[in-house]
Amino acid sequence: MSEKILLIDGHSILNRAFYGLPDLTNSEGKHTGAVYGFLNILFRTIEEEKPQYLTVAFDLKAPTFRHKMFEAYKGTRKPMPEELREQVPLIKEMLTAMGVNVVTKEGYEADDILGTLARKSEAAGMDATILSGDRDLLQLATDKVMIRLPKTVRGKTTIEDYHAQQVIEKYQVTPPQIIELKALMGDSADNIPGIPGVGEKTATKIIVEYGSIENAHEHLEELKPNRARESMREHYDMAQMSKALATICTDSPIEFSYEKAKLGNLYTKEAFLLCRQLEFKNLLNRFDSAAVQEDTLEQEFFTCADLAGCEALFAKAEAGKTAGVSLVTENGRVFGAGLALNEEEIYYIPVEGMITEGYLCGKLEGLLHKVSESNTENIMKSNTDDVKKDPENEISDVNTDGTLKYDKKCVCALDVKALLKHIKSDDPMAVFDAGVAAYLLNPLKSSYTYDDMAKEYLNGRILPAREELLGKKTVEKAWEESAEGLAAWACYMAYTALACRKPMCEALRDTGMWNVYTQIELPLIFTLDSMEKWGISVKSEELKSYGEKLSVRIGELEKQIWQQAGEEFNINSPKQMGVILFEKLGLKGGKKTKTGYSTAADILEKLAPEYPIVKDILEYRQLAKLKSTYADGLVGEIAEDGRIHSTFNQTITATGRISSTEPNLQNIPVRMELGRLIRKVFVPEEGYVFLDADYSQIELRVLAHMSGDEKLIQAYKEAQDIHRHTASEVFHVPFDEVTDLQRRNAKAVNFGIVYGISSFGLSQDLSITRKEAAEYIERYFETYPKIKGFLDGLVEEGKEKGYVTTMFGRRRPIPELKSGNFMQRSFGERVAMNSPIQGTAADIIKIAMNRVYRRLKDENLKSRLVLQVHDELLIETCKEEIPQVSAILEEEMKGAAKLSVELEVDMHQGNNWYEAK
DNA sequence: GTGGTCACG
DNA sequence: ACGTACGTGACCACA
Repeated sequence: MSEKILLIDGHSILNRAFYGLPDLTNSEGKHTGAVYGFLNILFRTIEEEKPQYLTVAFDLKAPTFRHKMFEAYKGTRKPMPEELREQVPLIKEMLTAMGVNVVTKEGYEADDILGTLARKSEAAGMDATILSGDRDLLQLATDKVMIRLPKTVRGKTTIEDYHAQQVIEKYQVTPPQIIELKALMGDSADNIPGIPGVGEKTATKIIVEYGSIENAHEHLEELKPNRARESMREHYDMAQMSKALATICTDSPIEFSYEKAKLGNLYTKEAFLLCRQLEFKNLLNRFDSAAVQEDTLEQEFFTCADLAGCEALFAKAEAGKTAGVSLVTENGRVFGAGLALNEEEIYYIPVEGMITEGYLCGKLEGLLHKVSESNTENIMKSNTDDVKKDPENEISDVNTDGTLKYDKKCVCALDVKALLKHIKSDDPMAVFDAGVAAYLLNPLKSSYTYDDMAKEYLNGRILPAREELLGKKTVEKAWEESAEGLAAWACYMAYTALACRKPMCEALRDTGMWNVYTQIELPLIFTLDSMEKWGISVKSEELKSYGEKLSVRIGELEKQIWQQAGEEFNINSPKQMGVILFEKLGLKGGKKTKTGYSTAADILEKLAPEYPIVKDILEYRQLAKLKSTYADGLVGEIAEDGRIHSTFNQTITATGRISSTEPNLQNIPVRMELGRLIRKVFVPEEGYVFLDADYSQIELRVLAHMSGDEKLIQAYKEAQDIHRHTASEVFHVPFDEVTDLQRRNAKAVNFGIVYGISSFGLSQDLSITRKEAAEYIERYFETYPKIKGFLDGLVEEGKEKGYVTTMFGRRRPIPELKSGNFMQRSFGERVAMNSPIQGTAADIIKIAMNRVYRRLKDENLKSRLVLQVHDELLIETCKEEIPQVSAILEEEMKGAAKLSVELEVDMHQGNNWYEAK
């Protein structure tokens, strides 16, 4: 068996991968789809071909040798989209990391390099395989040189293989004659002109007959059809030039050694790291874990499993400097803890023997208290007067020389709130939260893991990720089967939290987010922890009977729908429903989604008046949602204490809002009466009532303030109905004569502005034409003249800096603004307009929460904050404290920020959430 | 695991 | 010409 070399046309395959696959990005927004596709094709081909040598050729940007000869015929190619362009260096980096021979040559195209290497290898007695997406390469095919062309058909990649024989079968001409074909028919993609009036059919006929353009020209008078003959007569020079253009150079002066091209182990450590960075999770499995040598900490981990040792350890931690801690938990059970006394001495303390869960958590709580007591200064009390965007302002936690006071003693953890879950106290304590810090520094990531943090903030340091230490095991399984891995995991987490403090704090300062971190997010951890711990009481029996009532009606509707459809089908399946409605029953309203027909409510609502079945479906949907998500869903989340303890996540949203999970208590129905009734099962405990306070139009007020638009500010100062006011101005009617429709439309425009207005979006929302929507928007901008400049400024700022900021300095990166794709870039522009507004409103309510929480605590009240729903706070209020708590809510919410328009708060009281809203 | 749908601000 | 409102999370069906 002779040896084989695999030659790859780099740009061409990258291109193919880019267009063949959906646009993939990692959690940081980096485009990676083409690189991913490239690697898959590469691995697959290597497995199939089993070559001994491998080389990838790339074009350089400079004009190529062949095309240089004919300056006039270059430069009409479409520019490469930005999403693809940025992946070119990435694939080269990846190939280099895998030890793959990458060849480029000034003045030559990848084709020429491949052609040259193919001939050279053939001459040396080898087989060669060329992988490319470009059919031009077919001219290189011989018995020994095979061309492989990947094709994407309906999402699946198939590869067509061509030896000389297959070229002849498919094109009726020999591989070298492919050049002759091109000379006649041209190739617009390659800027080869060919000769006019000759396409594939005619060209093939001529070349089959005469073999070459020269020979055909010699027999010019015999040529058929007439059109081709005359074209050839007139444009023969063009054919010759095209032939030269189409000919791939097979003797380029390139430096090449088989030594370098030898195919070695692709699964190197460097490649592994890169794959991990790009989040190619499927590819990671290919790497032999033994081959991936991790950068282990120089220091050792110690395990401390006896009581005396543990006591000594905590004593040392309390007496010493800032410590890092981690807690290994699962489903509420604690398995052990990591404790980093400093960056060298790191301990793992398993829960076993004398060390019980209660004991260990107690020691951790003690440590937190001791550290906090020794440093009351560092307990982050929400002093919001200091929360300013301008870094020139006096800042409480930065010394006058600009250095940070972060070195005050505290306890560091990756997720402080998770730690607090296992600690009784909900008093604010001196902590550093690496997860929250990492979130502020880049809120676009989907998760914040210690290995990523180490890589980003500890000079590229590589630590083994959880999966490498524990595999896919649950903590409980790892506890039984790989205690060592669990110990290492705990230690790495404690270490990373500790080690990241300095670099992260400096980064927060350098990005102007130190105040957001210390004055908003840090105190918020304790506020949220308290809310989670209190939870909210739910009447489970009433919830169940509500669900049963729904079931009855759902059953009726189901029967009715099936009857009208003439068959039984799964109403919950959009796919089946689409077929029933639009094919079987022939409703109009064709395709919408890539998988079939859209049956979304806004489509169905348009059909409802005409078809009774659609009305029933809409009602069914509504009820099914209420039952599955709310009735049944919430029942399953009620804890033993009869309360629901949702988790408020602080590191999820791109804008700075918090989110709520398991269950989500931020989307409990309110708009429709039937759903709104669910709120009756949320009740305060005996002797308490609910006070519900929500900001009135906080986002529009923020917009008024940030834009500085006097007209909008004035409107608010006069305490006008803002939507009516807008309608009056936009539609040029007296304030008192604004119709309901006009007000509704103006309200939609106000929303649109906050979302990053587009005439299309507005027209969809209002069911009006785009033109009308555009007019509304234009008149809106005339009404409030500074708004447009403000929004345009945000987009400009975003494009220039790559991010936008809130009033308090919170950042949102917007990589989409640099996209070459119109849709993505437009999205980026809307985000640039929306994020500072939504984010500032989020900052304000977070500040308000902290202030309310602190007041309730400071004034020793029994009332407690239990929920936040973006612009709304729910307080379970002790009946005796109602006047005091109302005053606190009003004061602290209004006083959370000083804007040029008042922050207005609406407040209601009730014996359940329904009444209080 | 992904897409469609729908609940909220 | 492109094909959209901004930000979330839960449930279901279906590959």
